Parts: sequence; C-alpha cells; structure tokens
Amino acid sequence: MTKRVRVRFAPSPTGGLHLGGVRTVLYNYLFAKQHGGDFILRIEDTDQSRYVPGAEEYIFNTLQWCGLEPDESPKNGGKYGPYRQSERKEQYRKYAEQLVAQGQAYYAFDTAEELDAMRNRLRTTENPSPQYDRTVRMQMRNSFTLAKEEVDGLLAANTPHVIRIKMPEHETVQFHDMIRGDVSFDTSVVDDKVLLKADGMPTYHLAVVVDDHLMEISHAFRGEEWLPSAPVHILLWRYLFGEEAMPQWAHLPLILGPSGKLSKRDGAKYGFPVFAMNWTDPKTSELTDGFKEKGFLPEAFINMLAMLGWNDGTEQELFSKDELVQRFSIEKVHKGGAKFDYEKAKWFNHEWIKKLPIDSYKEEVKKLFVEKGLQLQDESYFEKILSLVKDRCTLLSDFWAHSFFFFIAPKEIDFTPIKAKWFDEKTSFFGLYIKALNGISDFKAATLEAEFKKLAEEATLKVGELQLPLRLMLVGGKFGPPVFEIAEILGREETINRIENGLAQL
RNA sequence: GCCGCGUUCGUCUAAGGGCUAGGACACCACCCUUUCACGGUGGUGAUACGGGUUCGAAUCCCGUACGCGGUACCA
Repeated sequence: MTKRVRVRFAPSPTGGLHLGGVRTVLYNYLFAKQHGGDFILRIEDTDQSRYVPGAEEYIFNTLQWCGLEPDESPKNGGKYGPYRQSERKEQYRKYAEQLVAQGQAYYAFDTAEELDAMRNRLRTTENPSPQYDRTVRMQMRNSFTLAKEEVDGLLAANTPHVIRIKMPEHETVQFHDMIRGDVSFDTSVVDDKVLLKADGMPTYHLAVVVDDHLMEISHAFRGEEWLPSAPVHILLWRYLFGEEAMPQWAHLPLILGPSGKLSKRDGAKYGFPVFAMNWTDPKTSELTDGFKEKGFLPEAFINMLAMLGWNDGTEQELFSKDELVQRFSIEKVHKGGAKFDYEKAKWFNHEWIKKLPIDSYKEEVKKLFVEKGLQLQDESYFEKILSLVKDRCTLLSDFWAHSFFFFIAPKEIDFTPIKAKWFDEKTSFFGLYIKALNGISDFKAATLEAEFKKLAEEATLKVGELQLPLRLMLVGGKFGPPVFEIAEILGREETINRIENGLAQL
C-alpha cells in the first residue's frame, strides 16, 4: 500500500524566511503537487524565548507572494490540526512518557548550572564541546542514577526536569536519503538529546517525529543542517511508530553566500536581498531587504531559486511554476551547496520581464510610479510605454528610469554634447520640421523619420548631427528608446512643444 | 577535537567508463544601433591533489587537502 503524498515545511517564527527556507518550501511544494499530494505548513513555535511576533504572518505573506500556498496550515486549517506546535503541547508529553516507560528515554533533573559545571569540567582542547551522552549519563542527576523513590518524589514535587533520549551504545543507524543515498551513523557519538523541555514544550526532535506521524507525512525534505540529528529521529520512529512507517527523507544542500553560509549580514554587506520580502525585526527594528521590494517578479524568484541546486539535465533554464511541477525530481537535486549569485538572479528577472505580458506586473509598476508622485490617467498610454521599454528593464524599479520622460517633459536641458556644433541652419531646420509635423496625417515613427531625413537632405545637413539634438529636446538626455518611437508615443502636440522648448533654450 | 556531508570554468551547472569536458551568468572583442540599452556572433576560462582498478576515468575504489554543517532545555 502506498500512502498519499504529504510533505511538510515547518518554519520557526523567529525571524524572516531566508532563501534556503523558501527553496525548501519550493521543493516540498513541487514534489507534493507533482504527485497530486498535499503541502502542509506547520509552525514550530516551541521556542518561546525566541518567538517573534509578526513572523508567522510574514511567513504566510511570503508563501502567498511566491504562489506556494499550503493545503493545510494554521491559517486555512485542515483535518490534522492544530498546526501550531504550541497548540499541540499535550500530545508530546504522552509519547515522551511512553519512551521513558519503554526504557528508551529518561527524566533528567540537572539544572543549567549543573550542566555548565559538567561541560566546564570535561572541556579540553581535544574535546571542546562535551556532550550529555553515555559517558557522563551515570554521573548526572537523572532517573538512571537516582533511586526510584527519589525520582518519584521529585516528579511529585513538580521539580523542573527534561526527558532525554537514551542513545544506545555502538549501534549503527542507517537510512536512505533520496538525494544522498545510504547514510549511516554510529549511535555512540551522538548525545542524549533533550526530547521534552522543562517548560513542557517538545524540542524539534520529538515534535517532528510525532507530528509527521500524526499528520501522516510521507516525505520529509529539509536542510542539510539536520543530517547530523537524523539518527535521533530514526531511533524515535523505531521506538514509537516503527521504522517502516517513517517518511522518506531528503536533505537539501545549503545555499551559500560570498563567504560561507548565506546570512542576513551578507545581504547588507554586498547589497542584495536575502529574504523574499522585506522583513523588519520588531525587536531590533532592523530591516532585511526582500526580493519583492527590490523589483523582482515572483515567477523569476521561484525560477532562480529552483535552479539553485537542481536542474533537469537539459539546458533549459527558464521554467514556469507549472513546468517545474512537471519536471522537478528530487533525485536530481544536487548534493553540494550552491553559492548564491545576485547577477544571475537579476538575469532571471530580466528574462521574466521580457517573457511575461505586461498585464502580470503593470499594477506593481503603476504603484512605483505613483510613489514617484505621478498621476496616471491614460491607461493605454501607460501600457504602450511599458511594452516599449520592458526589454530594457532588469528590475521593476528600472521602469521609472527608462520611461519617466514620457510623463515629465524635460525642463533645463544640458545641451553641452551638441552646443559646440550648433549653428543657425540647424535652428531653422527644426523650425521647418515643426511645420512638417503639423502637416503629417499619420503620426507614426516611420513617417516622422522619413520626413526628418527628407528635410535634412534638403537643408544639406547630416541626419546624424540632428538626431541627438532632437533626442535631447524630447527626453533631456542621451538615453531612451529610438527617438522617432518616442515622438510617436508623445504625440504631435507634446513633441512640438518639447522641440520649441529646446530651441528656446539653445 | 569528534561526527557527518560535500568538491567540474570566478559563479550556477551538463556529461553517471569512451568523440576537441557542453550550456548559462559575469567578463572581453566584434556586429547591430548616429542615444542608452536589448539583441547577435565569437573569445578567455574548470574536472582539488596523490595513488590505484581499466584498453580507456570528471565518472568506480583508497588516501590527503580544502569547504560546509552538527556537536544547546535553537530550530
């Protein structure tokens, strides 16, 4: 019997969602959709001290912008709820107690000071981070070292305690990773991880296993940083629900920054976003830039992220979300980490701006223009301009620089590039051209250009020496699309106005 | 330190025993364009190192180096 495909992502609401997190969501989502399954989002709010208000909402916003909405989540519910770990608190204790009863876990009463003391005592240069493991287990205060009556007394008195897993000695735990193949660990080198914290909350280790079981998760994809604790999870599955019921694992490679693991600092340091959307930490007021606000399209963002660690074996690089759903394969995800390259990310965005019809982003651009203080009345004029300049824009924010002159006539024009070679014949040429403009019946770029050339020839002037002045008069600088196309869009009246203005300044 | 996972142009990657190691980004040159871009053509540029196995190795095996991750009552 094959289980229905159900994959999950479980972020902790302790800050924004970094690139690696969004990519994990993406791969989970793609795999689920590809198999007609469900993508489940649950919230790991088990660490009260690091919980950041607003972070959960931010996660939802990010997923929404990316178009990766979960089928089940704290927000839209589902029959396996609740989807917040803090609301499932009662569940975990039960399983932890079961493990204690089975002799595979134990109560530990050691205080923070006692743990510090143990670590300080054992710390050497050879062993810089001593663990709570089989070597020290019998020297600590726990239900293995204390008499049963004492343990019962401590428990009855509500003495703060944790439940730790008892790692077996010299056992090899092996499992199959969909990306890495067979991976094995010696249980002797992993410590007695805390399963249930003193505040009654589970640690990730317990929660992930219990929730994956209760929510009938079939596949679990997560970052590579979880690989070392996988043996704990395997053992928990074996003890609690049977290893054969365990989801299939895949540990995704890390996304790296210019120097090592990609961090928020890298973004600030090198000037590129590391989050999907702007995130302001309410505690520190620190802002981390987002791709959205930088002018990225979600299509490009998703595409770029998908290719950072996966490819389908062909030379295709541009994929829509639907294509990704079809072509994605977890087996083809790379083993090695990938360094994030902002230049390449921008290239993806450029491609998507060119590829997509302007309808899919014109509202975003409009918003940016309104922010610049512009009032847009003529929708078709606006659309015409977007179509004309879209190929030159890498980010949505580039649209302004490439088209503001269609809306704002240049005032003080810098004519230095042409001033030295200016003479009266040119002034009279433009006078004639204005007259001609008034007479042209169909105001199209080609006609305007033909007329311009004809007049130049009659005046025995070089066309090349006249085009730059015209451009300067129309847009105010050496930039923009072909001049006659600008004139066509500007229209007869505005074009003539701008030429007259320019002439007056010369 | 210990444990684990990795390693192909600067970057993302293709090639999973067999043609001059292919593509993309970036960079450079040329073309197009009498603006700036877009675009087009071409170019520089890589199998970490050392041993095996094999007629033949980027590919399989071993070792070394390097990188990354973990080593918390964080996830």
